[in-house]
Amino acid sequence: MPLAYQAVNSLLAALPSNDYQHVLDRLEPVTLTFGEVLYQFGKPIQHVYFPTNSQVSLQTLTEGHQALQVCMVGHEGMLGIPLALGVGDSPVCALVQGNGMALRMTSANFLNEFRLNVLLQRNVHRYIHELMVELAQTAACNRFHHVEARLARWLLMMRDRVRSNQLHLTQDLLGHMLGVRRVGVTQAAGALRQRKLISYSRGEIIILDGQGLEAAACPCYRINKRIDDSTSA
Amino acid sequence: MPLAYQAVNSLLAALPSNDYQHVLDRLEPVTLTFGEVLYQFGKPIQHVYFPTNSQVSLQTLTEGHQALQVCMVGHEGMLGIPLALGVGDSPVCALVQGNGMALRMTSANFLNEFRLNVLLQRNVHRYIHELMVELAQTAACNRFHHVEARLARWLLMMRDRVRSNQLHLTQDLLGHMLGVRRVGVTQAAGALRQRKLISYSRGEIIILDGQGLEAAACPCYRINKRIDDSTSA
DNA sequence: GCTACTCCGTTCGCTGCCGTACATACGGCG
DNA sequence: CGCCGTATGTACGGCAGCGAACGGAGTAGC
Repeated sequence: MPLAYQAVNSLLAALPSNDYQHVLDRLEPVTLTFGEVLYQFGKPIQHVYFPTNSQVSLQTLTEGHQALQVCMVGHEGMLGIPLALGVGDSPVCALVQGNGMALRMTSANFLNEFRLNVLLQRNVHRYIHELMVELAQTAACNRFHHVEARLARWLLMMRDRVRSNQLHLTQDLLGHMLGVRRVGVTQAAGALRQRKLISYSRGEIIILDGQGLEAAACPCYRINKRIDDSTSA
Repeated sequence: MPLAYQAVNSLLAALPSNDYQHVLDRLEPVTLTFGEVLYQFGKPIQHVYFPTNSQVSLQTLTEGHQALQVCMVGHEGMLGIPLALGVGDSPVCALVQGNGMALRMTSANFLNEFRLNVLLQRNVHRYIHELMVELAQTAACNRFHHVEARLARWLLMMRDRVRSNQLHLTQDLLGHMLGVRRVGVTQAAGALRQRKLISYSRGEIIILDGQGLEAAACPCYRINKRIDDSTSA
């Protein structure tokens, strides 16, 4: 009985079926709603989350500045990586930005499963590696690429995570994600709209032309996507 | 018989003495010289390196731009992290920037040691965690902080890695590290020199006032240092 | 000594983004 | 309907950093 498309997380789905079932028994499905804070900076991690069709962003705090989004987690990953590295507190803030479902497990159960299940270890390690590559890429991206290209990249990443061309995001929120003013987003988004790549109105963004948007995005998008695809294959 | 100060790597030194010796037997001391490339983007990792008083920087490539340094490895860390995560190719370029010694091991030996030695695993995992935090911090730093503060930060980090107030770095090189023009470095460094925090001439930089330089650096420096100190304690 | 080369300093016009402020459109609710 | 809160559009001065070019100063080699 294949699970519904929306209930699949790549890190778990890659497990053989007996392992999968064993892990699933300890998982609890939860609904994540926009604005929910899963982890706070420096606070203990209570649960690990495996998003299925929700999307969660990780943010760093910077003195005297707004928070900045450093990466995005969806069905391809998990939240609670520090646990897998022997650290109990979250170094970042995890904020739900795409409504949807996730599977969660208590930290204690995860540590047990993780210790015993070599395949789970392998998948998580692989994911940690991808995450590091993505962080490095983002660091460079933040340095070099312009707002419009970065915006396009985040929209595409968001689409991949929530598996939908329709996103609900205000420009204000995008500004916080990208670390720019809302006005900057207005201009960049306006340019993308004028090129018929996206349309939007009052917090509902629709990607009209994925191909075109990829062309408008900075190369970071393709690079990361290539890595993700190659490792999940 | 305690090892000389310059021959210590924190990840290894934290091992109990019998483990330490076992690992040391498989390690080979090597001299790293400025400009040496240890890993290339996308190429297999032949050895892991544990710097003792050398300093190596990791760089990402970005299409149409110069390479950007995303982090710095010294005696507090190691090179070859992907191996510990089940990946054989390096996603970044590793470039020696501070002359000094390191201990190295073949990838095969490392994988064996790593599999068997739980304490080594624990140390390396802890280091991976620190690295991720630092990458995230750097991403934000690149977005928000000005050249002068970032320059001060890198100089301090460099000092901590090579354990010396005297660094040999041209402004041109610093420009590549920070992802700015050499001219930008000239101006920032000039400002720091005018405040008697550093002095320099033809590729030799001397930190005159560490305290003052910390004050001039962006808060990222203190944040990362605090994390490093807390985990190595 | 002279030359060649590397490293550093300075200038100029330009642009992308900032900070701020204000104007407009849309939607829900009484 | 009119009101109000939220989302979006536009405008303006200012600045950090860019790209490019050139001048000077220390170092090495012949």
